[in-house]
Amino acid sequence: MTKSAQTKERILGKALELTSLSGLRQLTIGKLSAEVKLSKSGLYAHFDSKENLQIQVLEKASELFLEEVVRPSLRQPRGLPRVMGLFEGWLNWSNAGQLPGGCLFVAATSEWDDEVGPIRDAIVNIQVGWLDVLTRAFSLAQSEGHLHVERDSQQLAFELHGIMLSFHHQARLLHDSDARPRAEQALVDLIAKARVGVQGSPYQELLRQINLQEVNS
Amino acid sequence: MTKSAQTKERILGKALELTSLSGLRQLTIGKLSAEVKLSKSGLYAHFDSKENLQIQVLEKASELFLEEVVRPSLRQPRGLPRVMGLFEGWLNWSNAGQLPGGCLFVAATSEWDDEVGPIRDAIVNIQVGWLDVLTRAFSLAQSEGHLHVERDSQQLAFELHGIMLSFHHQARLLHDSDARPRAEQALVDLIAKARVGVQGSPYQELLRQINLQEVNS
DNA sequence: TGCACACACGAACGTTCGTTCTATTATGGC
DNA sequence: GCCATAATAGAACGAACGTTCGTGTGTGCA
Repeated sequence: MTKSAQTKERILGKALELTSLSGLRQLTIGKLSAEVKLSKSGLYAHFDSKENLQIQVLEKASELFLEEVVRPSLRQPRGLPRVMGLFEGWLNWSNAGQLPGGCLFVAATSEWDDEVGPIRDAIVNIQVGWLDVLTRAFSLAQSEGHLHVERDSQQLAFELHGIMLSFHHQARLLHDSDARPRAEQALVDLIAKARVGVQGSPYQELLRQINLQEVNS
Repeated sequence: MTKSAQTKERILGKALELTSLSGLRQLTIGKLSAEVKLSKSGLYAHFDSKENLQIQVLEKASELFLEEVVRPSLRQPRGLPRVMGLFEGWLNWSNAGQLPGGCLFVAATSEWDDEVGPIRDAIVNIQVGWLDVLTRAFSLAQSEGHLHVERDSQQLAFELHGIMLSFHHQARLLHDSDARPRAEQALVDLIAKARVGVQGSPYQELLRQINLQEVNS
């Protein structure tokens, strides 16, 4: 590996750390260069622009995520073991490891959801990919006979993602030590319900059942 | 109402809008003063510091949230109608209304979860209060006989919050038009399961059942 | 030994940030 | 209508931002 690549590696490593703590927008060339003991211009030469640095941070984080969360789950047998491997992997990823400030993508999502441009595009790609991984894992759990085939695997991915986000929220903002058992319980229930066929009534019927008054004035 | 209070009202209104779009940190006195057609120093005099402005933005947003989401739900009968009123109210709050960039608290949470100080404290208070509102609504649904008493209302609040966060994520970042029906379906299932007693196995047993290999290397 | 090239530095640019003054204009109670 | 006071404007500050440029180093190949 060339000297330049080594330095870049060092820079991006520290950049991931800082981004996790303060967000992709607060990642500043001045502070980052001080952390890695380079001059501003010396660091800048590696990236040619701030936006480029931010994109490469996202790419690096994405690689790390694949390595730390997705790849290990593939060592689990298809079906529920793999689903739970992803679950465990994500919880560890977002609350330990190299990211002292929690999952960097969660923060980046709310930071950039109203922007336009390559950074937002990169974030969207990452999140679409992640939801796809979850959806496929659930689909496999169905074809393996672990879950009922009637369930919508995208719906299950939506709900599991919600559990993860709620965990992230309570663990990182509220420092709630119950966050993990709560997430685990939610997953247990999710799997339990996905083992049986769909039997819930549609939303409109529920609304009618409980005779909800009009909310929108 | 004094002139000063009127102006402050106008400023905070626009500040909410900008914060919703770009986050509390990107809210800048220069841009804000230009939007409300005041000089930087003229606007500044109303708040005495940036931090104070940010805190008052949070307070204003909190008032608005109480008025737009919490208070209307209290007009619903206790129990499931109120739970669903909160659900509907939050979805509208985060995806319409005065906040063009979505729920301001969701963004603020990831922005400030690793900070220390009065702003983080304000965000924590708001989120604790919100989870409390959800928990109480579920508790009432239990005492009204709409949900099984054996369920943990905090756990239900945790899961409902996750549904909302997942919705916010998919609607705002991914512009997924399925976000709302997915959230509705998730709520239907949540309520259906909360109508019957606890019967799921604990997490450790599920792990054993599916014979998960060790994930942490 | 010399030469090219990769890599890093330091200084400076123009902006924007939050903040602090002083000065000017508008408002409201008598 | 006067006058104290409230409200806003304008200029300026030091600091930090991203970016550019010219200059030095060091390394490896001829």
